[in-house]
Amino acid sequence: MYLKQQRQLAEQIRAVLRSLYQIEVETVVLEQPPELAFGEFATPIAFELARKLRKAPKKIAEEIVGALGSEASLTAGFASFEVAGAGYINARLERGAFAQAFARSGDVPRPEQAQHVLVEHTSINPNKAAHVGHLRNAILGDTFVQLLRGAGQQVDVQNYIDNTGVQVADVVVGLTHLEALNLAGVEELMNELAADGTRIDYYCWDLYARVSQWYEAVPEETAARKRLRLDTLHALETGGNETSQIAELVSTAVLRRHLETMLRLGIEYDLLPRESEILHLHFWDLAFEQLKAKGVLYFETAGKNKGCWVMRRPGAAEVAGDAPDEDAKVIVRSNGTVTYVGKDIAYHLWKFGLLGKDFGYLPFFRYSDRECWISAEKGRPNHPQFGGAQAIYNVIDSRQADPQANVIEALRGLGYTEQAEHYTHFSYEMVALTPRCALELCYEVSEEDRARPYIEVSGRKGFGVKADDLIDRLIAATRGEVDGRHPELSEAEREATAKSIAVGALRYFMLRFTRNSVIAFDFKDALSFEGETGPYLQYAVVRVRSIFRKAATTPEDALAAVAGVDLAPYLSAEGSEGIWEVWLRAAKTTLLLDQCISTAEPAYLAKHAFQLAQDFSNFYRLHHILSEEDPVRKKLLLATAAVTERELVRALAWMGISAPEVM
RNA sequence: GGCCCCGUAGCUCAGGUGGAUAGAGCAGCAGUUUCCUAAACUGCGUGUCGGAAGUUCGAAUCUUCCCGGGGUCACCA
Repeated sequence: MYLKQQRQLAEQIRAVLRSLYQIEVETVVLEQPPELAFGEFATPIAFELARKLRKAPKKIAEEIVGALGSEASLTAGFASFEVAGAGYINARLERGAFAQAFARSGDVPRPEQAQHVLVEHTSINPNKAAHVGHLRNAILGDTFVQLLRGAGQQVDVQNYIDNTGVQVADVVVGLTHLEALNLAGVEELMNELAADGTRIDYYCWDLYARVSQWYEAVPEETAARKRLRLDTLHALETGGNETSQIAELVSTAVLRRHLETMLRLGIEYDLLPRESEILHLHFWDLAFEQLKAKGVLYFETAGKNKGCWVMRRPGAAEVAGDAPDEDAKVIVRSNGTVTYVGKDIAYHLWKFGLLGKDFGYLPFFRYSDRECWISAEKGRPNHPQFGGAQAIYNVIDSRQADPQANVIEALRGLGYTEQAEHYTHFSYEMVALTPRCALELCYEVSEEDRARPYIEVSGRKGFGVKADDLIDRLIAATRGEVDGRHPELSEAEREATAKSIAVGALRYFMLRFTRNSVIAFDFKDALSFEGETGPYLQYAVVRVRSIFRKAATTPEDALAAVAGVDLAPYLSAEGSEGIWEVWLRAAKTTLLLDQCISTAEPAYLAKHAFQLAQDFSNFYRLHHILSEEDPVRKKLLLATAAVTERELVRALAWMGISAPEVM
């Protein structure tokens, strides 16, 4: 609603500038004035035009305001325009009409042109348990998916599985050499683990750390052990051998644990494309043909990359003469094998439907109302259509910015400009541990690390906070609170409430930071349920619902009840700023949805929802609804609670946060 | 060394394309419950916006340089 008015006003001002000065402006900057008393919109456009028109800003502002006021058609929805300060133009909304329209419409964004969008997130190496860093990825990704869907886009969610990479190879080396197991032995081990309740992903967490140390534990053995790792990796890539069967067994079991972990947070996927299929279905061969044909790749005949197929890096300078480009990115090694970036280029051609080949698909994991599919060499004939997207978002941390840029550059080089433009590396900074947190977890922390602001999580070192451990701790903490506050509830209700609050706390925690700020993880902050946290937002909804329970009505009815009622006097009355603030904030939700998508920044929504909850708390304190005597005013107060509920629940749903009935 | 990110209150962070008096939360102190849930609310503070120049009517925001912290630049993935 706010967005609609804003666009309308911008258009009106543009029209005025056209007729008044015969000038065309690109964008009319519209912001909210620092105080509500100045109105709902303000523009500094007169300052910008001052030089061009050789007039004082104030004079220009007066002329624009005069022109706006002269025609009724220009002022639809607005009560007044005025000049303020040295030349600001402030606009006041017709509050009653605005509230009426917002109560009625619900301001649901219409899908202008529904695009087929593909979002890839989570993508954890299936060789160890998920940790806090992965949680940030999955929560950012899932929230962005909900935002896109909220805006009416058709979204496929993919979780890429690197099941044939070095990390899985490391765990296989651990099983086959540190534990001296063959395939039968690994199967037996997995049965034992299952029997005594040890999670395979937790077991691998420790094993992976052990192997990583083992490689370099004996200097004279290091070379041989590293060769063992490489041989294992090759066996995985080739497939069809006992080593690859062990890898398949373990990585699939770990993958299932990951899906279960994410499901605890309400995160689901449509497809799990695996590297093994990219290799075995020879996606690369087709990509290689295209890349060679278009000259994106060329065979290097000299220098350090002699014998490789290489590609120029984005933004790299032209190399003089026929000297080799030493800075080029190797895509095919001199031994004929393909690098990660090469495989990624092929995979991304598939994402955009440009490869000329598809995966096979099998159902893999059942959600309550749908299936998650996995790639397979030979799939089922009946499967949903995957790939062929118009736009893609890759939720991958900022450390992979370079390889991502290489893939985009390759698409560009192939002439797929449109696709390159709609390829977004949804980048975010890592989650690290504060030294205090590391000490709390009994990790050894060097003197040097102790002085740092944060320490990077490392799966290789087994250094980090496991996702499920964190979720368990959150639930234990919320459960304690719920038990104390609501002894009258059943065991099942208390557990469900505790889970809802725990998930709300975790998801909000991961969303409140903007993408490019490093999260220095600390249990104290993550386990907090007060202040700017998920539970604060949930609590606001709980309060609203409590009001409606006691009033024996519903938000829908409360909104319908203000139809045709003249709300204007109540919204503009002395002391009613708190009421109008709630309406205005609530009406901005769609604007925020827009901004979050165009900037790929979910944190804006988190902040907005928090502010709406704050505005409501303020309103709640100042205006007692149930005891209101004026029947018209009571309708307005109830409707105010209702718009809060509607918009807050909508925003929370996008963030994957549910609102319990009581808490 | 090249490139990317960060530096704002004691701590953790917001401050869309430059705009009116730089804001939240936490921590601290003092209060609020015969009243719709106190996971709430009220009050009390501090800022060389890392530093310096520049652009501009106007800079936390843009440009350049410098300082500090982190990341990244493999025939690893």
